Amino acid sequence: MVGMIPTGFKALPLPILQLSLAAVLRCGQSFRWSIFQLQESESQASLPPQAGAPTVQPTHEYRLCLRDRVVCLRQSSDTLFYRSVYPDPQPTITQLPLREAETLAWLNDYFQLDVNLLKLYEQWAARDKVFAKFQDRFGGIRMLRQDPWENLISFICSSNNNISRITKMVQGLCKQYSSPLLSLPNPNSPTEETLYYPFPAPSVLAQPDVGTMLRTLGFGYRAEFIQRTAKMLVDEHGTATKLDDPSEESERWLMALRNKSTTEAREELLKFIGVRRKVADCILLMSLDKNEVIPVDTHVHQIAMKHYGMKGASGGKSNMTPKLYDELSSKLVGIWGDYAGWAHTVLFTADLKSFSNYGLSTPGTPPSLPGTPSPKKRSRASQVTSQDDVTPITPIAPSTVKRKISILAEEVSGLSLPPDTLPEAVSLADRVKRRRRITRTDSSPLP
DNA sequence: GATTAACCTGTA
DNA sequence: ACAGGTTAAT
Repeated sequence: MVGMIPTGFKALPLPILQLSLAAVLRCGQSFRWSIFQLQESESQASLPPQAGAPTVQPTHEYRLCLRDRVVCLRQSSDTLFYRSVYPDPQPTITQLPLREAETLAWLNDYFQLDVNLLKLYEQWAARDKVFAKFQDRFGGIRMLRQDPWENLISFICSSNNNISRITKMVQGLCKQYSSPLLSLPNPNSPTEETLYYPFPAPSVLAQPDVGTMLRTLGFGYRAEFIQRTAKMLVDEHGTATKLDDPSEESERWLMALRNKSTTEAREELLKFIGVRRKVADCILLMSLDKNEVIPVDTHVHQIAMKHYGMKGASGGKSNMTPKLYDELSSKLVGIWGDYAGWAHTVLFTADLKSFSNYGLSTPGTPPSLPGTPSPKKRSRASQVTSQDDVTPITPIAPSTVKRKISILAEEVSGLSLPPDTLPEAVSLADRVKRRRRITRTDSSPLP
């Protein structure tokens, strides 16, 4: 667990308007990223020298524990810095290039870098004046492509809950039910170390005593939902693993819902305990490639009433009936189109209280932590100043990533990446399919 | 089928 | 009271 070789960061050119880690990793899509604030000196030191114009240097490091490695990220205004750390035994010098290529492929898949976010913002702004008004202050907000199993459990936790608490619950669950993959010094004080836990497999959470244990961990009534859903999943779809792939059969079954229609996939998700329309739609959007799906919650309802003049109960709260849910959802899809779910997340994030001090005038500056006191609501329109000198919009170059992947792959064996080497990374087939879809979307103008 | 109370726990 | 709802009972 100790003594992994510290690997330096690699640089990937990426405009912050294509991806803002500070926004995306904290807006309630994923709840498992560790976030470290960097000290001034540190943020400059460990990074490759920047040629040319001065750029805003990283202020934070973000870390996520995958099944077989920890991915560490930092970001400047035009570059994503990444490195992966492996558990012992360390990869040999000969297998390292493949591992690094896998990490890059994972980044490309997880952040959906083949999707040109600037194009999408353009299209949404053209269709919708409300979006046009918000867009400048909330750039770089995109949909992650998460693991469906983790996503399912995380969003069962989300009912009647807030981001801060969901985060604690999910991390507590990983600590309780996974063995630490490795330990890593904190970016600031290398004397302190943090253990990194992967997300536990379905068969682990399906054990009968899990409900009770999660109760003691503060999950409340969601504790039994999780255990029962895990049990249903493994009973119905199996726990078998493959020789070179530690993922369980039921996880792969969930993953395969990506290939089904929105309606079919939703139908399957609704069978689980603790999953109704809203949670199902979150999973469809965030891990099953259903980009048009809009999860309608009370918050979205507020936004819809405030900015789009949609009906709601007089004054205060109203119950979200299935009928009202469908009305709101289809109305918003009508406004935003194919990638409506992505647009919804931009507005949702823009409206999050903890992001009220987030803006593009300071690209690297993250919002205050969830739960951290933040400025009371103020006139949004009044805050749209002081962001004139934002970096000129540079089109994303997906080819950069693809080229790097293939170069790295060739270094290894002269062949393309084996499909299932890294279960959490995209398989080769998946990547090819994805590329096609994006290409079609990008090239087809909106009606 | 549509409505409604109860649900765990933390924070405003 | 409310938090990015859901279950179980009318």
